[in-house]
Amino acid sequence: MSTTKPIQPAQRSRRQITPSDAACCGETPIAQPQIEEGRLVTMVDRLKALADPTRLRMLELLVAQPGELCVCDITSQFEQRQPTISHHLRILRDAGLIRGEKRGVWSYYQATEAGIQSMSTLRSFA
Amino acid sequence: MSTTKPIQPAQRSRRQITPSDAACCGETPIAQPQIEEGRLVTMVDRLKALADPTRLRMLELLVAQPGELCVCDITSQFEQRQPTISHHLRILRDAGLIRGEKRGVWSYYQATEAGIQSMSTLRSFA
DNA sequence: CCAAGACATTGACAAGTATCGATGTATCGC
DNA sequence: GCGATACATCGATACTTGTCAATGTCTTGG
Repeated sequence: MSTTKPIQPAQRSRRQITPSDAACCGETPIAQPQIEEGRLVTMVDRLKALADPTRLRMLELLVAQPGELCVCDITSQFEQRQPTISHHLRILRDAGLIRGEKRGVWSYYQATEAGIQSMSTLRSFA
Repeated sequence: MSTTKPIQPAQRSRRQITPSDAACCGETPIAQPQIEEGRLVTMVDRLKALADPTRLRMLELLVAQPGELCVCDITSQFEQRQPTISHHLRILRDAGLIRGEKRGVWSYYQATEAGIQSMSTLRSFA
């Protein structure tokens, strides 16, 4: 998925610019973005994972724990049903923000380093 | 929109826990999340605004400029049509990440302080 | 005043996603 | 082995969102 045109050369405006006008439509050089496509996609994936109130709370909850939390304890903190919680946990895990492990009957989740860092970064967001 | 249950009191497990088992299902106290609901919603809105490759590029582009950029120059950097670009600009503006002003025939956009800060914050995201 | 250009808004549509009930799978106590 | 429990997966559904063509609004040059 490419978000930007391959390259945008001169492409001068086909319209005459009045001197009094501010520069526009190809009249000024445009500083190009720098983030590589792959890295940007990763950022978007991580942002998508966090751009949901339930998941953001979920990550905050896990970051707040000294240790891990099992799914039933996580589920008890939200209003959604268990399959929905499981779904959200999967998305957070796929984004690398949390880590999960099954031991016996229970599954335990905890925030990863990336998850902790993201959460702390996000506190200056709003 | 409330993401968490009002309060989650004891709600002990109805199942007997084997001593050898790790604590689970209400056996351990759960550290509660701290971010207020309103602030969390704002964070989610801002995250949603950035959780799209086109918009993330768009913000990066505007942050990279020394000054402002008119819509036709912005449009020329992307593959989407003008109404789509306009749509994305609106979302970024509503999130407080960019600011726009119409002067004469053209509209000029630039990143806000919040936009610049968000972008710099996000560089450590992936 | 009129035609053209820049941009925003609207309406429609396809694709993505949050949610749930139902079901599957593995583990454990008896 | 059997039933119960914890959790994941599946299938369906309602809602959200990215995109475009068509249209509207405002400004400007002639």
